[in-house]
Amino acid sequence: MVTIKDIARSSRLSIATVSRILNKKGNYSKETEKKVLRIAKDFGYIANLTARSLKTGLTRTIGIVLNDFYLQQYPSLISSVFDVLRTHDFSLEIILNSNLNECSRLLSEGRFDGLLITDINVEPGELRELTERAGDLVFLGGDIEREDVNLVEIDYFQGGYLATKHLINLGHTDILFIEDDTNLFFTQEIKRGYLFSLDENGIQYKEPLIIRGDTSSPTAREMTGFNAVKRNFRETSFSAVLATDDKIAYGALKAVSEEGLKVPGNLSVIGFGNMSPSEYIVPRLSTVEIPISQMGELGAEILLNNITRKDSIIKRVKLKIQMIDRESLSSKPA
Amino acid sequence: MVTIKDIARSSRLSIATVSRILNKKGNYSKETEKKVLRIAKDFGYIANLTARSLKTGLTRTIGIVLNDFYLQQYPSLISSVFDVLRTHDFSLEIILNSNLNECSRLLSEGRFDGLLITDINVEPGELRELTERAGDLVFLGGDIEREDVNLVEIDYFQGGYLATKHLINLGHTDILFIEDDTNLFFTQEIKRGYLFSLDENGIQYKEPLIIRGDTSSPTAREMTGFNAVKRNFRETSFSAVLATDDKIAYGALKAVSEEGLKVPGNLSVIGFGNMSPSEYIVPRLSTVEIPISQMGELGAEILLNNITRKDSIIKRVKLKIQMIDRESLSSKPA
DNA sequence: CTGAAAGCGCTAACAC
DNA sequence: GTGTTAGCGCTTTCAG
Repeated sequence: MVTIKDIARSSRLSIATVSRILNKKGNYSKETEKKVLRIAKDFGYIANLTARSLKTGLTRTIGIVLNDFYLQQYPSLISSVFDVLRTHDFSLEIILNSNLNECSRLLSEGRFDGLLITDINVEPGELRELTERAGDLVFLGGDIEREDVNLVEIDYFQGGYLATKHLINLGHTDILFIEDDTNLFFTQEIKRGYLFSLDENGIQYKEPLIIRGDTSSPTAREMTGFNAVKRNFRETSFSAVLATDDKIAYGALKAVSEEGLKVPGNLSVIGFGNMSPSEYIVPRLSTVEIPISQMGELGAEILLNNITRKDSIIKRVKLKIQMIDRESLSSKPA
Repeated sequence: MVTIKDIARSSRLSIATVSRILNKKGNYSKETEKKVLRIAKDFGYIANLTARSLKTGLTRTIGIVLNDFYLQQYPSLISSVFDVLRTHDFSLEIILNSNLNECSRLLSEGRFDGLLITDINVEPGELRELTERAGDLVFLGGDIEREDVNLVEIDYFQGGYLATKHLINLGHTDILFIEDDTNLFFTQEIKRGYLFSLDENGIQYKEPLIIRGDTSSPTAREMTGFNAVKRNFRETSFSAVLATDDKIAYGALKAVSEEGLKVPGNLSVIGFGNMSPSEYIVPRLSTVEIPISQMGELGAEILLNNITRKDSIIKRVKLKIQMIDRESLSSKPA
């Protein structure tokens, strides 16, 4: 390993001067600069970041905390964050399936200048400990009650609202709502949007049209969608389905096809999440797209801002959601 | 920030003793240990990893180098690596779309004890520089000619062979082979397996049955599969399709359906990669599964071994591949 | 069993 | 313009 000392010795200068030159801090002559730069290059000198970090107290790396589900479902979160970091010469560490305690420890260990936190359920009060630690925090997409925290949210309510409204505009009034784990924040929000839109259009919501199911795994989700449609299609009448998760919608599609009916002819189906299969199944699924990349970018930018400018204004952003209308939607059959 | 000094002062001991106790290095009395541990706990002391790294020369973090495509397609690579690292108290940094030069610099910066490298095309000779740097290396899945490098490969040849053999066993002799970018190592290997299996069964391979196409993007891939089947189905006769990528197979499936024919009744289709849509499309696609998680685990284990034991034996592993037979395969129609 | 001291590689305040 | 020096927080050798 070649250190700053080696360069200093070889160029017959002090390490201070060498450091100044290498970091372009000024106070050196053109010639010494040239000499040092040449020698550094010849020696293949590369600064040791650990040492620099110890001295400066900054690591120029941030961590992203997320769970397995998120990683599998939305790997683009990683790339979007990474791209922003790269332009600022920051690095990205991955922390999977962690909890607040561990986040707190990680921050104290001093290897991160900040943390991007996704999808951790935060008990009120728990946040206290974290925010006290050195290091900045930005929460992504979660359900954070506290106001004094940076947060990039997604407007799931609006997503549910939009999807329902679209269905209503197509003439549908009986819309089966198949929901994910009801404890989940986004499920509740989507439902709120669904109900709001119904209400706005003077449509009375009907309890039997709201279906819950086992959504503990992707397969379970598919089954939920499948069963929901299969069981209810004959008895309850509905002409459209809104699922809180694309995988649920896949199951619904299967059920329709097994019944010998057509999507979108007999039934319109809209999902949520725009997962990768949705583009490839037949019919290509209309769905609500969650702006994951945008969330990643914004989160990273806010975090970087806080770190570098020590800008301590709390920022909250709520990201709008868009519908992707592909092939699974049509007007209500006569 | 509470440092070892604070603990030393408060317990009226030297930092040396405190350090020894905190790291369980022995040479202290039971009482002092208790006292120090209590104070450390009271103070919420957490060791600064940057300082430790500077001293020990070890960071206990490794980097994984991969490109966007890989990340999107196989996020489980990340989780499998992460899981292994976690049990050894190592951290994981993500490096996206990098090249060998950058890897070399990263290693020199001293923030990694080692690198897991996926999918970088290595020119002969380039490797030299890298291996000379401090830090261990394990290559994942790539096409590395050099022998003196740790490598966890995937036996794509066997995958192509297996898939073809399975088709032949089902009675197919005319198997359309739709291939990805022919410069890609795995494409070549799969093709080799295809040809080998054909030959082994005394089947003469036919040039018109090998189709290339634009595979620069997922959409292009789908189109390739679509066009390949659409254009050739009437003129060239074949009863099965082997695609080097699931997305190509999706396109093929669509073409068949547009022709009013059935998979697997009229045509059997097998893909490669077991991408996430394959489970959800209709029919559920039979495909060849790449053991990504296993590759990640093994790679991480080898790397960790090299780092901690300074075990310098070069390890090469070639991972077997498995077929997943779902719904897109049947015997050759009479 | 404990402590003093060196030093990892770097930055930065200060003196010259 | 340049050098001396202190010190970031820790581990480890060595002396006692």
